[in-house]
Amino acid sequence: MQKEEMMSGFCMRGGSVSSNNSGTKCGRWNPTSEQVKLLTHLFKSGLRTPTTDQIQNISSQLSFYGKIESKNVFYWFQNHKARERHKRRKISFHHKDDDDLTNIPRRSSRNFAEMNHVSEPERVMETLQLFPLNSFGESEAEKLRMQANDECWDHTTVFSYTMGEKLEHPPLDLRLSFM
Amino acid sequence: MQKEEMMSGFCMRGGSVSSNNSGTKCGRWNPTSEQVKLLTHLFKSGLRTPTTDQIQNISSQLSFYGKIESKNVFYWFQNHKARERHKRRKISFHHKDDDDLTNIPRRSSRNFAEMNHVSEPERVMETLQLFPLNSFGESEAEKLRMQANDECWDHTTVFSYTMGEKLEHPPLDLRLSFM
DNA sequence: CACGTATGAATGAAAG
DNA sequence: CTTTCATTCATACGTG
Repeated sequence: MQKEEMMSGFCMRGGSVSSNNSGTKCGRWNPTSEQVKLLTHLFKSGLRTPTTDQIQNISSQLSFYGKIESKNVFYWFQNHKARERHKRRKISFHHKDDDDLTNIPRRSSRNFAEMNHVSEPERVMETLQLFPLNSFGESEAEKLRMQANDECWDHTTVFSYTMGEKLEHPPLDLRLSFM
Repeated sequence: MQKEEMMSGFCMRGGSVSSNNSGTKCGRWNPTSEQVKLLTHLFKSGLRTPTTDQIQNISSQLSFYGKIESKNVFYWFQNHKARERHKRRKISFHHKDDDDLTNIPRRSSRNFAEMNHVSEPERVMETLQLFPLNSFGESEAEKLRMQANDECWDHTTVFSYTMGEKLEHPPLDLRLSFM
Protein backbone atom coordinates (compact mmCIF):
# COMPACT_ATOMS: atom_id res chain seq x y z
CA MET A 1 0.00 0.00 0.00
CA GLN A 2 2.57 2.45 0.94
CA LYS A 3 4.32 1.52 -2.11
CA GLU A 4 2.26 3.25 -4.64
CA GLU A 5 3.32 6.77 -4.14
CA MET A 6 6.91 6.01 -4.25
CA MET A 7 7.17 6.98 -7.78
CA SER A 8 5.50 10.21 -7.19
CA GLY A 9 8.81 11.82 -7.34
CA PHE A 10 10.87 12.74 -10.17
CA CYS A 11 13.37 10.18 -11.01
CA MET A 12 13.50 9.32 -14.52
CA ARG A 13 15.33 12.07 -16.06
CA GLY A 14 15.06 12.54 -19.68
CA GLY A 15 13.12 9.42 -20.02
CA SER A 16 15.39 8.66 -22.82
CA VAL A 17 16.39 5.66 -21.08
CA SER A 18 15.23 2.21 -21.46
CA SER A 19 17.25 2.04 -24.53
CA ASN A 20 20.30 0.67 -22.93
CA ASN A 21 20.89 -2.94 -23.19
CA SER A 22 20.92 -3.07 -19.47
CA GLY A 23 17.37 -2.19 -19.40
CA THR A 24 18.20 0.55 -17.05
CA LYS A 25 15.17 2.42 -16.14
CA CYS A 26 17.04 5.56 -15.73
CA GLY A 27 17.64 7.71 -12.86
CA ARG A 28 20.84 6.40 -11.65
CA TRP A 29 23.57 4.74 -13.48
CA ASN A 30 23.34 1.05 -13.64
CA PRO A 31 26.63 -0.41 -14.66
CA THR A 32 26.73 -3.27 -17.02
CA SER A 33 28.60 -6.35 -16.04
CA GLU A 34 31.36 -5.45 -18.42
CA GLN A 35 31.74 -2.09 -16.86
CA VAL A 36 31.82 -3.55 -13.43
CA LYS A 37 34.30 -6.09 -14.51
CA LEU A 38 36.67 -3.54 -15.80
CA LEU A 39 36.27 -1.25 -12.87
CA THR A 40 36.87 -4.11 -10.53
CA HIS A 41 39.85 -5.11 -12.45
CA LEU A 42 41.33 -1.69 -12.20
CA PHE A 43 40.59 -1.59 -8.57
CA LYS A 44 42.19 -4.90 -7.96
CA SER A 45 45.24 -3.84 -9.76
CA GLY A 46 45.68 -1.09 -7.32
CA LEU A 47 43.85 1.86 -8.62
CA ARG A 48 41.94 3.46 -5.86
CA THR A 49 41.70 7.14 -6.37
CA PRO A 50 41.88 7.86 -10.03
CA THR A 51 42.82 11.28 -11.10
CA THR A 52 40.58 13.36 -13.17
CA ASP A 53 42.32 12.28 -16.27
CA GLN A 54 42.07 8.70 -15.37
CA ILE A 55 38.44 9.08 -14.58
CA GLN A 56 37.73 10.59 -17.89
CA ASN A 57 39.67 8.03 -19.68
CA ILE A 58 38.06 5.17 -17.95
CA SER A 59 34.72 6.70 -18.48
CA SER A 60 35.35 7.01 -22.12
CA GLN A 61 36.37 3.44 -22.37
CA LEU A 62 33.42 2.24 -20.42
CA SER A 63 31.03 4.23 -22.44
CA PHE A 64 31.53 1.63 -25.04
CA TYR A 65 29.54 -0.75 -22.97
CA GLY A 66 26.81 1.60 -22.08
CA LYS A 67 25.89 4.98 -20.91
CA ILE A 68 28.17 6.31 -18.29
CA GLU A 69 29.48 9.56 -17.02
CA SER A 70 32.66 10.54 -15.38
CA LYS A 71 31.02 11.06 -12.10
CA ASN A 72 29.86 7.49 -12.14
CA VAL A 73 33.41 6.33 -12.28
CA PHE A 74 34.35 8.74 -9.63
CA TYR A 75 31.64 7.57 -7.33
CA TRP A 76 32.28 3.97 -8.07
CA PHE A 77 35.82 4.18 -6.89
CA GLN A 78 34.89 6.15 -3.87
CA ASN A 79 32.25 3.74 -2.86
CA HIS A 80 34.21 0.69 -3.64
CA LYS A 81 37.17 1.87 -1.75
CA ALA A 82 35.18 3.00 1.22
CA ARG A 83 33.22 -0.19 1.45
CA GLU A 84 36.19 -2.33 0.99
CA ARG A 85 37.88 -0.59 3.79
CA HIS A 86 34.79 -0.65 5.87
CA LYS A 87 34.58 -4.34 5.55
CA ARG A 88 38.19 -4.66 6.23
CA ARG A 89 37.64 -2.93 9.44
CA LYS A 90 34.85 -5.24 10.17
CA ILE A 91 32.84 -2.38 11.29
CA SER A 92 29.48 -3.49 10.40
CA PHE A 93 29.73 -6.17 7.90
CA HIS A 94 30.00 -9.85 8.11
CA HIS A 95 30.96 -11.61 11.17
CA LYS A 96 28.40 -12.95 13.36
CA ASP A 97 28.28 -12.34 16.99
CA ASP A 98 31.68 -11.21 17.61
CA ASP A 99 33.19 -12.20 20.77
CA ASP A 100 36.36 -11.36 19.20
CA LEU A 101 37.59 -8.08 20.38
CA THR A 102 39.47 -6.82 17.51
CA ASN A 103 37.95 -3.58 18.30
CA ILE A 104 40.65 -1.22 18.56
CA PRO A 105 40.36 1.27 21.25
CA ARG A 106 38.34 3.51 19.13
CA ARG A 107 36.52 6.23 20.79
CA SER A 108 32.94 6.83 20.57
CA SER A 109 32.93 5.62 17.13
CA ARG A 110 31.35 7.42 14.32
CA ASN A 111 33.76 10.20 14.19
CA PHE A 112 36.94 8.56 13.43
CA ALA A 113 36.45 10.22 10.18
CA GLU A 114 38.68 13.08 10.68
CA MET A 115 41.35 11.29 12.45
CA ASN A 116 44.03 11.03 9.98
CA HIS A 117 45.67 8.71 12.33
CA VAL A 118 46.69 5.91 10.17
CA SER A 119 49.88 6.64 8.50
CA GLU A 120 48.23 5.45 5.43
CA PRO A 121 50.04 2.36 4.50
CA GLU A 122 48.78 2.98 1.11
CA ARG A 123 51.72 4.84 -0.01
CA VAL A 124 52.14 1.93 -2.20
CA MET A 125 49.06 2.81 -4.01
CA GLU A 126 50.08 6.29 -4.55
CA THR A 127 52.57 5.20 -7.01
CA LEU A 128 50.00 3.33 -8.86
CA GLN A 129 47.68 6.18 -8.96
CA LEU A 130 49.57 7.93 -11.44
CA PHE A 131 49.68 4.87 -13.19
CA PRO A 132 48.73 5.20 -16.00
CA LEU A 133 46.81 6.44 -18.16
CA ASN A 134 49.11 9.09 -18.96
CA SER A 135 52.46 7.74 -19.57
CA PHE A 136 52.63 4.37 -20.93
CA GLY A 137 52.49 5.26 -24.45
CA GLU A 138 56.16 5.19 -24.55
CA SER A 139 57.45 4.01 -21.30
CA GLU A 140 56.30 0.60 -20.60
CA ALA A 141 58.90 0.14 -18.00
CA GLU A 142 56.77 1.39 -15.26
CA LYS A 143 57.15 -0.58 -12.19
CA LEU A 144 53.74 -0.85 -11.03
CA ARG A 145 53.40 -3.54 -8.60
CA MET A 146 50.34 -5.34 -7.65
CA GLN A 147 49.79 -5.56 -4.05
CA ALA A 148 47.78 -8.56 -3.46
CA ASN A 149 46.17 -9.59 -6.57
CA ASP A 150 45.23 -12.99 -7.51
CA GLU A 151 45.75 -11.83 -10.92
CA CYS A 152 48.79 -10.03 -12.05
CA TRP A 153 49.27 -9.12 -15.55
CA ASP A 154 52.61 -8.62 -16.91
CA HIS A 155 53.51 -5.04 -16.76
CA THR A 156 53.89 -4.83 -20.40
CA THR A 157 50.34 -5.74 -20.90
CA VAL A 158 48.92 -3.67 -18.22
CA PHE A 159 47.21 -1.22 -20.34
CA SER A 160 46.99 -3.25 -23.32
CA TYR A 161 44.70 -5.48 -21.52
CA THR A 162 41.87 -6.07 -23.78
CA MET A 163 39.53 -8.01 -21.72
CA GLY A 164 38.92 -10.04 -24.71
CA GLU A 165 39.14 -13.12 -22.66
CA LYS A 166 36.61 -11.98 -20.22
CA LEU A 167 34.24 -10.09 -22.31
CA GLU A 168 32.53 -11.10 -25.38
CA HIS A 169 32.86 -7.67 -26.70
CA PRO A 170 35.47 -6.65 -29.13
CA PRO A 171 38.80 -5.85 -27.69
CA LEU A 172 38.95 -2.56 -26.06
CA ASP A 173 42.16 -1.47 -24.70
CA LEU A 174 42.64 0.96 -21.99
CA ARG A 175 45.62 2.51 -23.46
CA LEU A 176 45.43 6.18 -23.21
CA SER A 177 44.92 7.81 -26.42
CA PHE A 178 47.93 9.80 -25.69
CA MET A 179 48.47 13.26 -24.57
CA MET B 1 19.36 -10.08 -14.15
CA GLN B 2 21.37 -7.13 -14.98
CA LYS B 3 22.58 -7.31 -11.56
CA GLU B 4 24.73 -10.17 -10.90
CA GLU B 5 26.19 -10.29 -7.58
CA MET B 6 29.74 -10.84 -7.60
CA MET B 7 30.79 -10.39 -4.16
CA SER B 8 28.02 -11.80 -2.22
CA GLY B 9 29.66 -14.82 -0.92
CA PHE B 10 26.62 -16.40 0.44
CA CYS B 11 23.61 -16.21 -1.52
CA MET B 12 22.46 -19.59 -1.81
CA ARG B 13 19.32 -19.36 -3.63
CA GLY B 14 17.00 -21.98 -4.69
CA GLY B 15 17.07 -23.25 -1.23
CA SER B 16 13.74 -23.50 0.31
CA VAL B 17 15.34 -23.35 3.58
CA SER B 18 12.17 -22.53 5.24
CA SER B 19 13.46 -20.14 7.70
CA ASN B 20 14.63 -21.87 10.71
CA ASN B 21 15.01 -18.92 12.84
CA SER B 22 17.96 -20.19 14.65
CA GLY B 23 20.47 -19.81 12.08
CA THR B 24 22.03 -22.06 9.56
CA LYS B 25 20.04 -20.31 7.02
CA CYS B 26 22.47 -19.12 4.54
CA GLY B 27 20.17 -16.95 2.66
CA ARG B 28 19.28 -13.71 4.20
CA TRP B 29 18.84 -12.98 7.80
CA ASN B 30 15.41 -13.53 9.06
CA PRO B 31 14.92 -11.80 12.34
CA THR B 32 13.00 -13.48 15.07
CA SER B 33 10.10 -11.70 16.58
CA GLU B 34 12.11 -10.96 19.66
CA GLN B 35 14.82 -9.39 17.62
CA VAL B 36 12.37 -7.30 15.73
CA LYS B 37 10.72 -6.30 18.91
CA LEU B 38 13.86 -5.03 20.40
CA LEU B 39 15.00 -3.33 17.27
CA THR B 40 11.67 -1.65 16.91
CA HIS B 41 11.77 -0.58 20.45
CA LEU B 42 15.12 1.00 20.04
CA PHE B 43 13.94 2.70 16.95
CA LYS B 44 10.91 4.07 18.60
CA SER B 45 12.97 5.39 21.39
CA GLY B 46 14.77 7.52 18.95
CA LEU B 47 17.67 5.52 17.78
CA ARG B 48 18.08 6.06 14.11
CA THR B 49 21.65 5.68 13.16
CA PRO B 50 23.49 3.58 15.66
CA THR B 51 27.18 3.95 15.85
CA THR B 52 29.47 1.11 15.22
CA ASP B 53 29.71 0.36 18.84
CA GLN B 54 26.02 0.40 19.27
CA ILE B 55 25.56 -1.84 16.33
CA GLN B 56 27.94 -4.34 17.70
CA ASN B 57 26.44 -4.18 21.08
CA ILE B 58 22.94 -4.59 19.82
CA SER B 59 24.04 -7.35 17.59
CA SER B 60 25.60 -9.18 20.45
CA GLN B 61 22.51 -8.83 22.50
CA LEU B 62 20.29 -9.97 19.72
CA SER B 63 22.43 -12.94 19.00
CA PHE B 64 20.90 -14.41 22.05
CA TYR B 65 17.70 -14.83 20.17
CA GLY B 66 19.18 -16.19 17.06
CA LYS B 67 21.83 -15.89 14.51
CA ILE B 68 22.59 -12.36 13.59
CA GLU B 69 25.43 -10.31 12.33
CA SER B 70 26.32 -6.71 12.80
CA LYS B 71 25.49 -5.90 9.29
CA ASN B 72 21.98 -7.10 9.84
CA VAL B 73 21.50 -4.54 12.51
CA PHE B 74 23.09 -1.96 10.36
CA TYR B 75 20.81 -2.71 7.47
CA TRP B 76 17.80 -2.94 9.66
CA PHE B 77 18.20 0.56 10.86
CA GLN B 78 19.04 1.86 7.48
CA ASN B 79 15.99 0.32 5.95
CA HIS B 80 13.67 1.10 8.75
CA LYS B 81 14.67 4.69 8.83
CA ALA B 82 14.53 5.06 5.10
CA ARG B 83 11.14 3.49 4.84
CA GLU B 84 9.76 5.40 7.69
CA ARG B 85 10.85 8.55 6.05
CA HIS B 86 9.60 7.47 2.73
CA LYS B 87 6.18 6.95 4.12
CA ARG B 88 6.20 10.30 5.72
CA ARG B 89 7.49 11.95 2.67
CA LYS B 90 4.30 12.25 0.80
CA ILE B 91 3.47 15.27 2.80
CA SER B 92 6.00 17.32 1.05
CA PHE B 93 4.95 20.05 -1.18
CA HIS B 94 4.14 19.52 -4.74
CA HIS B 95 6.83 19.64 -7.26
CA LYS B 96 6.69 20.85 -10.71
CA ASP B 97 6.06 18.49 -13.44
CA ASP B 98 9.19 19.17 -15.25
CA ASP B 99 11.79 16.83 -14.21
CA ASP B 100 14.89 18.51 -15.08
CA LEU B 101 16.98 16.17 -16.97
CA THR B 102 19.70 18.56 -17.20
CA ASN B 103 22.55 17.33 -15.39
CA ILE B 104 25.97 16.50 -16.10
CA PRO B 105 27.38 19.82 -16.71
CA ARG B 106 30.37 17.76 -17.17
CA ARG B 107 33.25 19.54 -15.80
CA SER B 108 36.59 18.08 -16.12
CA SER B 109 37.68 18.50 -12.68
CA ARG B 110 37.58 16.30 -9.73
CA ASN B 111 35.05 18.33 -7.95
CA PHE B 112 32.13 16.28 -8.88
CA ALA B 113 30.83 17.16 -5.55
CA GLU B 114 29.92 20.50 -6.75
CA MET B 115 28.24 19.38 -9.81
CA ASN B 116 24.85 20.73 -10.10
CA HIS B 117 23.13 18.85 -7.49
CA VAL B 118 19.53 19.52 -7.03
CA SER B 119 19.05 21.78 -4.17
CA GLU B 120 16.42 19.63 -2.80
CA PRO B 121 13.97 21.86 -1.11
CA GLU B 122 12.20 19.16 0.62
CA ARG B 123 13.98 17.97 3.60
CA VAL B 124 11.46 16.82 5.97
CA MET B 125 12.35 17.61 9.42
CA GLU B 126 14.48 14.70 10.15
CA THR B 127 14.30 13.09 13.42
CA LEU B 128 17.11 13.47 15.74
CA GLN B 129 19.88 11.36 14.55
CA LEU B 130 22.35 12.15 17.15
CA PHE B 131 20.70 10.28 19.79
CA PRO B 132 23.21 10.17 22.58
CA LEU B 133 23.80 6.65 23.28
CA ASN B 134 27.35 6.81 24.08
CA SER B 135 27.56 8.25 27.43
CA PHE B 136 24.93 6.93 29.60
CA GLY B 137 27.01 4.50 31.41
CA GLU B 138 27.92 7.09 33.88
CA SER B 139 26.21 10.23 32.92
CA GLU B 140 22.55 9.80 32.94
CA ALA B 141 21.98 13.41 32.44
CA GLU B 142 22.09 13.10 28.76
CA LYS B 143 19.69 15.25 26.99
CA LEU B 144 18.08 12.80 24.82
CA ARG B 145 14.83 14.02 23.71
CA MET B 146 12.18 12.02 22.17
CA GLN B 147 10.56 13.89 19.50
CA ALA B 148 7.39 12.23 18.66
CA ASN B 149 7.28 8.91 20.26
CA ASP B 150 4.22 7.36 21.50
CA GLU B 151 6.32 5.77 24.06
CA CYS B 152 8.94 7.54 26.03
CA TRP B 153 10.74 5.91 28.78
CA ASP B 154 12.45 7.86 31.34
CA HIS B 155 15.90 8.58 30.27
CA THR B 156 17.35 6.78 33.16
CA THR B 157 15.92 3.57 32.00
CA VAL B 158 16.75 3.88 28.43
CA PHE B 159 19.31 1.24 28.27
CA SER B 160 18.41 -0.59 31.31
CA TYR B 161 15.40 -1.70 29.54
CA THR B 162 15.20 -5.37 30.00
CA MET B 163 12.32 -6.28 27.85
CA GLY B 164 11.30 -8.69 30.45
CA GLU B 165 7.82 -7.51 30.04
CA LYS B 166 7.68 -8.06 26.41
CA LEU B 167 9.77 -11.06 25.94
CA GLU B 168 9.60 -14.27 27.67
CA HIS B 169 13.28 -14.55 27.60
CA PRO B 170 15.46 -13.72 30.50
CA PRO B 171 16.21 -10.12 31.03
CA LEU B 172 18.72 -8.81 28.70
CA ASP B 173 19.79 -5.33 29.04
CA LEU B 174 21.20 -3.25 26.34
CA ARG B 175 23.31 -1.20 28.51
CA LEU B 176 26.47 -0.59 26.71
CA SER B 177 29.21 -2.48 28.19
CA PHE B 178 31.17 0.67 28.52
CA MET B 179 34.10 1.98 26.79
C1' DC C 1 0.52 -21.96 -6.68
C1' DA C 2 0.62 -17.22 -8.64
C1' DC C 3 1.11 -12.75 -7.01
C1' DG C 4 1.51 -8.67 -4.11
C1' DT C 5 3.73 -6.91 -0.34
C1' DA C 6 7.23 -6.46 3.40
C1' DT C 7 11.79 -6.23 4.04
C1' DG C 8 16.84 -7.80 3.86
C1' DA C 9 20.78 -6.58 1.05
C1' DA C 10 23.33 -3.91 -2.12
C1' DT C 11 25.00 0.07 -4.10
C1' DG C 12 24.79 4.57 -6.65
C1' DA C 13 24.82 9.37 -5.20
C1' DA C 14 25.83 12.78 -1.97
C1' DA C 15 26.60 15.13 2.10
C1' DG C 16 29.76 16.22 5.78
C1' DC D 1 37.80 10.09 3.47
C1' DT D 2 33.63 8.66 6.30
C1' DT D 3 28.85 8.49 6.79
C1' DT D 4 24.23 8.89 5.32
C1' DC D 5 20.43 9.06 1.98
C1' DA D 6 17.80 7.17 -1.84
C1' DT D 7 16.72 3.68 -4.95
C1' DT D 8 16.71 -0.73 -6.48
C1' DC D 9 17.21 -5.77 -6.47
C1' DA D 10 16.05 -10.13 -4.34
C1' DT D 11 13.43 -12.88 -1.58
C1' DA D 12 10.49 -14.52 2.38
C1' DC D 13 5.73 -14.74 3.28
C1' DG D 14 1.02 -14.15 3.47
C1' DT D 15 -3.35 -14.42 0.71
C1' DG D 16 -6.85 -15.54 -2.28
